[in-house]
Amino acid sequence: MGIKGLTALLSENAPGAMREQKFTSYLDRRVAIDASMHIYQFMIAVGRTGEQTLTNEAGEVTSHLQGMLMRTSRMLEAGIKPVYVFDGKPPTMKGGELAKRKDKREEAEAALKAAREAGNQEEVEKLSKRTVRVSKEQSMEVMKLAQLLGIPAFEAPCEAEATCAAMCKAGLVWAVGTEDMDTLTFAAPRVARNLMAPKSAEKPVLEFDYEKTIAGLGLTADQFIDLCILCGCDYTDTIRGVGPKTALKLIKEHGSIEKILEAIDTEKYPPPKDWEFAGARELFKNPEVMDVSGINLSWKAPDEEGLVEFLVKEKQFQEDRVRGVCARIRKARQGAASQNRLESFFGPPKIISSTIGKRKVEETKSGKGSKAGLNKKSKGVSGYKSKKT
DNA sequence: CTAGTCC
DNA sequence: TCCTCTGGCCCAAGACTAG
DNA sequence: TGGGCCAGAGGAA
Repeated sequence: MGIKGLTALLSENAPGAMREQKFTSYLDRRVAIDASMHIYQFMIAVGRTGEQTLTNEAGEVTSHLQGMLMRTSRMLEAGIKPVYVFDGKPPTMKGGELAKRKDKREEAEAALKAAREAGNQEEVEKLSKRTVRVSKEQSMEVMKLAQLLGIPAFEAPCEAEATCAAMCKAGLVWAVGTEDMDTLTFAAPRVARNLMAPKSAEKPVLEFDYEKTIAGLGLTADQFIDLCILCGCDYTDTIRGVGPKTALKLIKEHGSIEKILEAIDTEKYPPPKDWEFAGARELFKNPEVMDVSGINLSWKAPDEEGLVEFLVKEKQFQEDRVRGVCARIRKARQGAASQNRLESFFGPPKIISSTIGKRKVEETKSGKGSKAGLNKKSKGVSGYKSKKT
């Protein structure tokens, strides 16, 4: 997933587009999050020893619920207002990529069986992580959990990241919280990384600003998409021998992939066979997204009895833990209500109607000053330069 | 901080 | 010779809490 | 599965 080498490319060529933010600067901020990505990670990591994961007495996996419950309560306690977006149908162009993944999974499954028979414990654990799949039911369970927690949750028609980006463009959320740089290619105005990093890990939130990104690179919106395709995305292969640096150089020189193909020696730099770069471009430019107009997001108090019914009765969570989480969330909500600085100061976020590809939101008012008083001083962005001199 | 637990 | 891409190898992928 | 790190191959200068 993601765009290969984009972070490093930006840190060298558009450093102004990246900013480190204190975690606390996200107090009271609305953030769109690709829930499917998180579920997958939880299924791999939560409570795993060997092939064992957390389960209820019926043998149903509960790792995703445990993980999501904890992560959500952490965000709410930090004052973040998450919106969960779930993946819908993958775009047909991703078929090639998905087929590759399927092959690898089947390979891993065969190897897992062998390792199991050989009693190779270590190998079994490693391989079982590679065979993890998230079922529709499991996704729906997490969506149910989100709703019980009072969090807005939606199923996207297609890629979750694209709908997250659309929400951000529409002003429904401050940023998209993700590790996936595809989101920037979908032209989300603001992308926040490391939002979920644990408190102890002093990792600051890394913010990417879309307008500053393309301005810093000196590209148009369309050219930025072409750059991302050349670097390597989920939808197509790349030109062998062309990586991020060369891609940027070529785009600046020729302006588009079509022009590049005319100009370069395709013997030395062979493009993929039947290269569908135009299709990929279209997916980034006009992705299938949820209609976000008229959506009114609200964060309600957790439905404690509903949560007990679902998590305790059905999934055998410990009741006092579940009630404890509810109590912490309620407390956090009260704290937020008394502070409530952004909303009272600047009013609710403005809804800016915008179409993908047609963007002209230069004079934003809703962001700008809202950070005032929250970040003492932002240090320079560090740790993302390619070490070299 | 680490090891052990969550279900 | 320098720069850039590639491919191989290795790792780790959650979060809380009691001690 | 992706990302960081390191070896080396090959064009570019």
